[in-house]
Amino acid sequence: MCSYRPISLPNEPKEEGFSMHQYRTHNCGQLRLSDAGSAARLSGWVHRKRDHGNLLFVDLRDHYGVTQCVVDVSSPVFQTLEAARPESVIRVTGKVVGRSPETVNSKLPTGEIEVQIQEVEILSTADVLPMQVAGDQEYPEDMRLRYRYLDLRREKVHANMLLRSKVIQSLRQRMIDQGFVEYQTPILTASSPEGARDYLVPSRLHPGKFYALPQAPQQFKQLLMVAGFDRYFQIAPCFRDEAGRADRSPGEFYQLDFEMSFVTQDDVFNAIEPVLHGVFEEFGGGRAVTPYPFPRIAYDDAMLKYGSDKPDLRNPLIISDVTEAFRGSNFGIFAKNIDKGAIVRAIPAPGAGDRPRSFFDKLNDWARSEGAAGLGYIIFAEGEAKGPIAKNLDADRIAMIAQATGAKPGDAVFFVCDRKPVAEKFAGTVRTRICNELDLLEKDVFKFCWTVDFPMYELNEETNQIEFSHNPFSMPQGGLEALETMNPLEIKAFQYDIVCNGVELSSGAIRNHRPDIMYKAFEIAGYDKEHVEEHFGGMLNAFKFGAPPHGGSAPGVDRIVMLLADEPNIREVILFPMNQQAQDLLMGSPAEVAPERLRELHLKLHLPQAKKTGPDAGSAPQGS
RNA sequence: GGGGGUGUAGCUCAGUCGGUUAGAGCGCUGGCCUGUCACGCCAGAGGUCGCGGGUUCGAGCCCCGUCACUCCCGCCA
Repeated sequence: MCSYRPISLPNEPKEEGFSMHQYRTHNCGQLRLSDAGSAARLSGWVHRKRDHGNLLFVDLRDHYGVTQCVVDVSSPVFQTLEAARPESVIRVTGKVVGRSPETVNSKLPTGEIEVQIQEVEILSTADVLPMQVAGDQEYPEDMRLRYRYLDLRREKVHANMLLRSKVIQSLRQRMIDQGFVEYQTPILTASSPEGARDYLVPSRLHPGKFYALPQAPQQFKQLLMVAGFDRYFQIAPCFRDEAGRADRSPGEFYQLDFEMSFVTQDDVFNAIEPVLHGVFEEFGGGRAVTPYPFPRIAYDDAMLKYGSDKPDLRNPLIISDVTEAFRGSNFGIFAKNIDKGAIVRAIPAPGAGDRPRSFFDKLNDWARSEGAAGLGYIIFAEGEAKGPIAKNLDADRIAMIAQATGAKPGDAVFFVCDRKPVAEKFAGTVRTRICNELDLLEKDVFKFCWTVDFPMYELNEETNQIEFSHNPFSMPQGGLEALETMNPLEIKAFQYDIVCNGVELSSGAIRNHRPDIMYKAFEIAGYDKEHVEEHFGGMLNAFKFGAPPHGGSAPGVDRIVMLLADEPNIREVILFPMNQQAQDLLMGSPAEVAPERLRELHLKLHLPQAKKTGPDAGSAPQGS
């Protein structure tokens, strides 16, 4: 196989008697003025060429940077280089020379030198490109995904992936420093009946049975606590067959999954706050990060003041309830709805009093397009209140509104009137819109908070059934006694979300580790003992042999990187993301499989009527 | 599953009130050019105006349908 004697290749150039590495002596971001005079060999992609006819500049690029290489017409390799297309991979060998002062390029770290090319080898030719790597032209996303390997060569995306790697490394180190230990949990596992749709994997050995990909390692990490491992973490892949969003990758994503034993909610917060704060300080590029302990906002408060369970604290506007100011008033529409159970929420618009009528009309039209009945408003001026609503309200009522919202002369206040769940949510949408309109969003800052005290249950308005509002494995506040004595809709859970700039980074809980409480909790949601045992038997049984109280959380890694990279779309921080239809246009997945594969899996297809597809839909690019 | 937006050269886009031969920049091909670094200059090739139907004397433009992508709602314990 291999010779025991080093082979000396005849055409390998020597530097002071030593043979050079076959591909490179330096990378493309490495050479400095201090290297001038020495020989160098670089390999990389032809980033740009500037062809002066008798003088040719080649910017050679690799992962580390760009180096200008130069050759003139007297060189035997001139023709070869002139013919090399951008993105061809070449190896150049030559002499490093310092540039004259007027030709130094201060934009490049290597800009004080250039390599005078003596030899060239074309390592790989490039066809004409479907998209350019050099420059910053924008390309449609389907093309970027189809030619992801080209897209990933581009500076911004390339840097994002590097950032992601560093963030993950830092998260890992910070977790280890906090005393957590990393473990791997299964990828082929059981379907979980609650929550998102699972990805299923048919079993060959067990006809008619399926594995599921984990939506999260939830049950495994709890079993690890039962097994006595005390502090677990994992950069865990999670799989959910749900629709994508700009901030939600369809199919798969990663969580910093962790779980701890013998802890209260505060212990969990104290463990993870330094990790997140540290990572955001480290990679935030100087943007201010909320110091820990992060603010804790009760769910009910969050819905009232921010109209969301993931409040963006960069937005200074605070919603308030002004139902009483309108109850029984002459503003009939609101008064009548209030009598029917509606509430009124007020969203302040500081300084908007001098906006033209069109400003308010535009927002009203927008509200209607969002499905609301409209968007009422009052303009506060010195000593009076203006607008169509104000004239139907007496001074006391207007004073109440001013008091509740803190409105001063020159401000406006908008009103949303509807049933509570609709009104509070829409008030949150209005809060965001007004903030944008008035340009009030605080910039260059990461604002963290915890949303705590989530309700344990909620009422499904369609079925009128009580359902778990979040994780059925959360411990109810007040334990068994609360379940037995309280109105289920009043019970809070030890369930919490961590939020940064209005982005939900993670959801977590102190878990319910007591079988008796679990049976009761499920009973309230309409599931009998048998159902619980059938679906959660593995974990439930484990709790019957000595389970520590435990809890944890699982911040989304992709979203953390997205915030740090300041990218509006999660696909900008994932190497090979699927598109919104959960297709991988590069690898061509999902794909049909051969009939024999289906046969051995005991599967028969029952397909819906085929849709007509475009001429090149789903086809992979031509390999070359 | 539902709603909005977009779709014109390989790419980014312009295209007037519906009117003759659909334009620009980048890229590509050829020519010129020895200090550029988004090199420059000249010339050229390149179009199923997403697709199908309709209105009209006439459609890139108006109407209906459809497909693709994207954003949002639903969904995401």
